Amino acid sequence: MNYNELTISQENQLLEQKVIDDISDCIKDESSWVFDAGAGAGKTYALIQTLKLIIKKSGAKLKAHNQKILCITYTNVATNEIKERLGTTTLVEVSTIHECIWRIIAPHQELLIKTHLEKLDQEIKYLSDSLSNEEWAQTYRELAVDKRLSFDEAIIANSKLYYRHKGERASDFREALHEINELFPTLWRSVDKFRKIADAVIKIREYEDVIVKMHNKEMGFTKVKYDARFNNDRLVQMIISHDTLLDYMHSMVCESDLLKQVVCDKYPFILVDEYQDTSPQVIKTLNMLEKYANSIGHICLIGYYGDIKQNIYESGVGGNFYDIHENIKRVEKVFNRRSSSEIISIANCIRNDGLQQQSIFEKFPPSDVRFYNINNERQEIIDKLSDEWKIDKKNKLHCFELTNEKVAEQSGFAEIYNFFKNSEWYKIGRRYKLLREHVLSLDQNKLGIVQRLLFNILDFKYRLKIDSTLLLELFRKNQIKEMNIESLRNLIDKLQSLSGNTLREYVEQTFQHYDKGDDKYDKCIEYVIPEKIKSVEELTRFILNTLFYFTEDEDGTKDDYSENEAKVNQFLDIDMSIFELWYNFVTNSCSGNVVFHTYHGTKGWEFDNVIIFMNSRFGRKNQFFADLLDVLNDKNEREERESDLESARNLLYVAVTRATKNLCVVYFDYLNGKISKVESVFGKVQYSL
DNA sequence: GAGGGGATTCTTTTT
DNA sequence: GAATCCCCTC
Repeated sequence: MNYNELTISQENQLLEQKVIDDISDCIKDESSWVFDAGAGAGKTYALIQTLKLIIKKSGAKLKAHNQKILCITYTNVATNEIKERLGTTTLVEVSTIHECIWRIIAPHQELLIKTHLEKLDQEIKYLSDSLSNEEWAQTYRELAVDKRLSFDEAIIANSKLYYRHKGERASDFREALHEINELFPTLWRSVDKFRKIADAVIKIREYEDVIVKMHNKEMGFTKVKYDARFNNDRLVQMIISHDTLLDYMHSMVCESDLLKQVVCDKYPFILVDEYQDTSPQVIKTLNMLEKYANSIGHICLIGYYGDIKQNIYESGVGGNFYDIHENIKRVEKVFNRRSSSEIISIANCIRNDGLQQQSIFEKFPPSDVRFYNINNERQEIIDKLSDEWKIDKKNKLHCFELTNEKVAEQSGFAEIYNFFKNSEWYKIGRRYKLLREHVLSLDQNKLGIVQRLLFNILDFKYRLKIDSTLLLELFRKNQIKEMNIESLRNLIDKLQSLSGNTLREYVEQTFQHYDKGDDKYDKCIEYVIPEKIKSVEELTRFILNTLFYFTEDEDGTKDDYSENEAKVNQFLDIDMSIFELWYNFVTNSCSGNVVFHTYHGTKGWEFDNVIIFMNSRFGRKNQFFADLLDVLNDKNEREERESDLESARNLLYVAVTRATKNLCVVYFDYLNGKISKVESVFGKVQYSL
């Protein structure tokens, strides 16, 4: 969309300015504020304006007192965008919430240690309460006291063995721990319950040990660390993760007036971007800071920017914000700078909190909005709309799907996604949750081990093809330092000549030239493919060992091995063009006219042409969207709070409001009694293409 | 045929 | 980690 050609009336320009003036008044009155605006209102623009306003008014004073404006965001992407749009200034500190919190609390190790000890105590209490009350621990409680103690010692002594086999299926697990199994037969009636009991017993002991070590100030137990890479605490190793970081901050700020003062003194202004996504803990902490600052006569102004209806993550505070912050000044913006008025009015119907948007523009280009209730193939629908909406390279069509699996399938590399999905590694425990990130992450550092290796191979292959590729993207510095033009040309010719219709062929060819006396070539290959892999066979074994972890010499698994080997072989024989599709996806460079996203993944974006493919079912909820359509334009905001209806509503709101010009919703399931509801929002439902 | 337990199967996203 | 399917046992 080219918005430069659209006109805004004088009246609307003035009204839009008034929003900034309202914020300015809040600052003048020293009162915190919340800026609520629907999708496409220009929220980030208002945030930047506010920052500039504060700099203009209080910049000199801030500088003199060595103070800063703190601007916290939810994602790294948002941080970068704000930094870019704001330009360079030393007065504003932009960072993600977690990064910023850790920077503030990390120096206060003494308090952190105290908080960590409290956490360990809490966990121990919780676990022993579970052992004495939960139904799953019944068999444990039935043991005689001495028997119980000897079980504790036995399972703790064998904890390594236990953890190694914990994820296996019941029969293998029983076999692996048969010694304990035979000693305490009653506990083993249910393997599931046994695992819960054993977990609790082992953890309690581990936590008790850590507490002792912390009191003795043993090496490695004097500092709490935060690790942003994993989403789970490792309390025993003194490592906390994202959620616990927020908890620790909250209790530390509660406890220490000194800490409150440090923060208030440093940051008299705190702006929060996308506040609806931040955890209630953060809002509570900020509220506490503000109250404290007021009590000692300091200024601490907090500006929240967001939209409660775009809260699509469970952990976000969403509509509960106003329960925590009861009397905050509210600044609303009713204008929409993104979509056609047809789309805006649909979005207004889906919202149930009273906020109604209107377009800021005088006239918007023609817009097409439809709702289909059909069962045709996606491709048919895409073909028809591509034709009618004149889709081409410059006017792309964006299709929204509910699941990543569907996105992978529609993007053409289902075979690759499914190979990983069906590998043993991702079937254990909660690992399947990692699948999305490991296969589809646009951040290559987050890809899985095998995926990363394949990515490197493909990346090298495709970069070689492009003339604008920098040498340093292909080689390490010292590889090319002593090369002349001729040897470099020869090397590149040799590398470029490698080809193959499948990954297997390509890797085979690569190793045909390997270890044949061309040192430069060898170094190059070793850079892309780790040293231990020197043939397709070794690559196969590497994939097998990583994703299926069976070894050849293990008895009884031979059958599994050859079966899995067949899977890997099949995988390596997938056509290269399919790998190319995957590569394009993870490098965000899809070459087609049609691009697929998950609903969630589109947050923050806007597209001219959107098709939303919708089913009733989402996750385990068979009626997820069907139930929403039943009450689509009812306005019972309070009643829906924290229900599936609210999640479905917010998700649909986010999806619909991505579209600027053309929007088509395709619902594949029965509409039954919902037709009139749907039509009151989307217009006439069409039952054929 | 009821009940219990084991096996299998799920959604999204960020830090 | 929870819902649901599936199989076994009484």
